[in-house]
Amino acid sequence: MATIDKPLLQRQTVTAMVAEYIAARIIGGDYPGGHQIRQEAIAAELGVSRIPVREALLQLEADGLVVIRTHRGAVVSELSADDAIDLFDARLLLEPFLVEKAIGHVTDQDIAAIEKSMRAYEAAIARGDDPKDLSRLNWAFHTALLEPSMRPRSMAVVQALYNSADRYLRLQIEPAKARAKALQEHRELFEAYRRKDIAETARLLRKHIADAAGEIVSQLRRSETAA
Amino acid sequence: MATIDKPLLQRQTVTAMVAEYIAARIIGGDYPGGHQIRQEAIAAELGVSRIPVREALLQLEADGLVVIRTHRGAVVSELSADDAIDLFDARLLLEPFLVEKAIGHVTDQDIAAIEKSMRAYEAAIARGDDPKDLSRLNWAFHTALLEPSMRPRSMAVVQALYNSADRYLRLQIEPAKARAKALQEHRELFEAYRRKDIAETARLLRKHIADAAGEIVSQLRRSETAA
DNA sequence: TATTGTATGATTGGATCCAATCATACAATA
DNA sequence: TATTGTATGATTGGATCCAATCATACAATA
Repeated sequence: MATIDKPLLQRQTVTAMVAEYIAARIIGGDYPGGHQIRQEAIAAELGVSRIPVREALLQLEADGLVVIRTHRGAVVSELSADDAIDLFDARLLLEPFLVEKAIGHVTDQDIAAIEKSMRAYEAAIARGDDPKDLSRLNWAFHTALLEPSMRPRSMAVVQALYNSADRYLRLQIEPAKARAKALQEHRELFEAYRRKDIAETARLLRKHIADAAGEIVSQLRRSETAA
Repeated sequence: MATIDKPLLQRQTVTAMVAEYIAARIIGGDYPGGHQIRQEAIAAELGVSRIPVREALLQLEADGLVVIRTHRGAVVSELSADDAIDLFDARLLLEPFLVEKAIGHVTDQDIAAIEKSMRAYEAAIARGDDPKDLSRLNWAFHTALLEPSMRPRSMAVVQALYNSADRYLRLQIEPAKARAKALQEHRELFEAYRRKDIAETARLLRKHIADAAGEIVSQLRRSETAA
């Protein structure tokens, strides 16, 4: 498979588990923008010391989920229309580029993995799985599309962007409708990808991201002017 | 000024100082790719405990300067032609885009700041300042060009890329020649930028990055096939 | 001789504790 | 009454210490 080998079993440190926990709370909206994250509160909640909490917060800062100020602690980063544009424009540059490179290197095994990933998302929507699982499968599909590009550095950037993008997607008023549209677009993307139609795949991916961004930004603009 | 306000005085934590120290050692080539960074060794060297060293290493991992494996510590990430392509292609996507957005928002004050930044680089080259300072001024110019885009998220990505790009630039066989070329290109970039010629500035910036990337990649390819 | 098991020191991950900083309320002063 | 100074609890940053894991050398076994 033309993808990056990842370790088959990787031990989870307490730091990694805490990072996942806090990230899930932020992405899920339990901790909204501006929310102060107290190290001691998280530590007590999870039954660990403050050290892994602090180390987790440093990682989340790198992902743009929190902002840390010296001696003042971590605050969940604020969402805004401007930030969404910043974020989705970066995705609009990187993802179509990576998908073009990916198609150049893709193997049949990769394509099988992508199809499997697409079907898993489809099945999860049909079952009405919870938003967290649906998000995970959505990003897994995007990752599977881009992974054969063999660009681990750019992939790491894109992965970080997904975490923040997820926060915006979860804000959508009509998530079911958005997901149905996304799934249909995933099917079209996969068809073009399977044919190795580079230009068409890139075009569809650009539209896929731009449409979602457009929805989110206009919704945010409405709420921002209302406020 | 249409740029992001940064705090006038920000306290340095020990963690931040350690991160700067290790980053400088990696970028300067003292710690080459594959070098094991021992927490205790750095701690002893700087007269601090291992806690800030570990936290610094986490930040450097996010920047792609080190790779951390659970219970095995941090290793300086390896440089390669493939990685250089990955890195410089990402810059080639993001920077020209950001410079276009920047010109759209730029103020006279910004332009004055950019000119000052360009002249500082020029003067440092004329004085024969050490590579570390020359690098800092080079990136400061690039940052000044892009900053008026008001895209803090994309800017953070680009800043992280600069750290790794610097490792490659320091490898160049003829740094003086490369810097003279870069300076000349900076002048042309600045002229187009000042005229607010968006297309020409983007074109020049693309060429500026692509030329440097081309040099570095072909040099790496030569040494990789030689080995 | 090649492979597997075991012991030991080195190293990392995490808990606990102390010092420094921050936020807040309240007192003092003009 | 508005501003400045001071005291106190809350919180973070960092040092020290302990437990878990890893790497290595060496012994045991087929």
